[in-house]
Amino acid sequence: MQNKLFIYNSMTKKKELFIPLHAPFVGLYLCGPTAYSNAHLGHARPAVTFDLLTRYLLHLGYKVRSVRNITDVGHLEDENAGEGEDRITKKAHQEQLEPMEIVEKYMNTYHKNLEQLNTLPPSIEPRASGHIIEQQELIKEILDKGYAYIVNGSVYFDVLKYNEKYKYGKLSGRVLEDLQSNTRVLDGQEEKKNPFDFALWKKASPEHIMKWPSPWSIGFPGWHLECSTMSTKYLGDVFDIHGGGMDLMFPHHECEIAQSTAAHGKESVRYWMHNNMITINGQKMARSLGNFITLDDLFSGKNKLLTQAYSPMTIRFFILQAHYRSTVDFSNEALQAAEKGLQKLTRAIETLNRLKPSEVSTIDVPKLKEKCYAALDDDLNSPILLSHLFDAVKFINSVVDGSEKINSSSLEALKALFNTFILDILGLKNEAAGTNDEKLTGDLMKIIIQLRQDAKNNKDFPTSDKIRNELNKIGITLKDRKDGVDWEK
RNA sequence: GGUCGGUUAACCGAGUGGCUAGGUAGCGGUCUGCAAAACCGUUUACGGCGGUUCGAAUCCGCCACCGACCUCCA
Repeated sequence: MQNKLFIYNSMTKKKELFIPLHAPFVGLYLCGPTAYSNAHLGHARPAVTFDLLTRYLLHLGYKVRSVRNITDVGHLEDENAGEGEDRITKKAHQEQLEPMEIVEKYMNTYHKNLEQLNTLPPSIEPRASGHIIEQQELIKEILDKGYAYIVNGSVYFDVLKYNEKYKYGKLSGRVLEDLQSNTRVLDGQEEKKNPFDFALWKKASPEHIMKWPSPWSIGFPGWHLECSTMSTKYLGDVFDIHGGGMDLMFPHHECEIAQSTAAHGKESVRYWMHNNMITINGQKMARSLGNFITLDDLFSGKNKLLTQAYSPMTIRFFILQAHYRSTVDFSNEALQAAEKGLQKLTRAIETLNRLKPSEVSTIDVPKLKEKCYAALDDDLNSPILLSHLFDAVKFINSVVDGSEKINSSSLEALKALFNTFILDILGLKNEAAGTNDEKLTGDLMKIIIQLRQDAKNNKDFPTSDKIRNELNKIGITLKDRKDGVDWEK
């Protein structure tokens, strides 16, 4: 398998040639959501980013096993040990539901939204609550190796001890001494040897709902443990790619590294990939900041921040228009521009399928193809890929206008290229296509268009205009092209 | 305060030591009975100040502003 895919490794801060450990297999682990409220635009970013990665790897011929967790154990609201009510439990109280009902409810909408965004489902989607035993096994291993200690039924990771042999903070560029002086002092930390130590197992207070028996206490696993456990369980002690949002680098991924390294004596992840944030008014969109727009709202337009609804593919295109390591700022203007741009692209696909070949060709499809691959190989540069595709759009439209020509072999090659890059890899599907009524509508439209043509031929413009205007009223636009009349809803 | 990143035209957003990114919007034109679409042409750029260089928006330094992380977060 010849591959020139370079990906930016957050660990080394360099673009590196991607070489899987056991080609043609690729192991990919992604940090999924905590299921306690509706998915928002921010969640769409990693979903689309790593869907692009998965699709491209599949296209290159790799067999990808992707694992994305669902956090359903509930993390503490804060470190205030006494009254720690986790987010899922809190929501469960608010909505008067069982914690697992909350998880189920929001997991379902998450899945629905991601399907709308045309992302491929992960190969395995493990839940933290289903891996309590494995998490406890990992804690035991870490305890055996001497990198954790037990206090009052809770188990904490000994960061200082770990740092003696391995380096803590590698990924996020943090130095332990700085952490020592800068870690915020919180209540309920007196159990820990050091404030930067983190919990592997937490003893539950009596009112805590989500808890499990363990050798140390009735309690629940620590925040970072599930990813260490489930990634290595399904992908092996060492696996290829770990992805997630940049905001997870510290402490989540840092702690994951510490846990896995402490237990296995080596690092588990070969390539770390982090997507940047979606901002709104220049600030990160986050549940905790309350400045988020849910995906359901975006798709329906029902949100005071929105001037209109945006289709899932518009959102997908919007995300793909920026490189995944840049922040992307939300605005209605930007989304409207994305909508128009996507429309231009989809129209060109339809035009392409209608194109009549000539003897000569003024396009170099192999060269275009090469450029498209080069863009993706350069750390998944989707905006550059799109710019190349838009060059092709311009060419396609010019063929219709007669200023460019394409022969049949180039035409087939171009169709294949569009199919590969737009549908298969970028995952931009035609949202209008596919319903059963489509054909009937198409046939009816042909008749109507012919009637209008007859009127025009008779110079009966009032009638032809009437047809066009009435169609306009029900949302159908007619477009008189050189090669015939086209219409769209 | 510490660590890291950003500042590109009306908006979004790439890239780069010398070569028009792209999308959206605007303007002018072609086509059309008219319109829409399409096509062609075109207007606003690289935060500020220095330095390196034949040449810098791109490399270096300083400054300003913005953001992320340091607490759960995609």
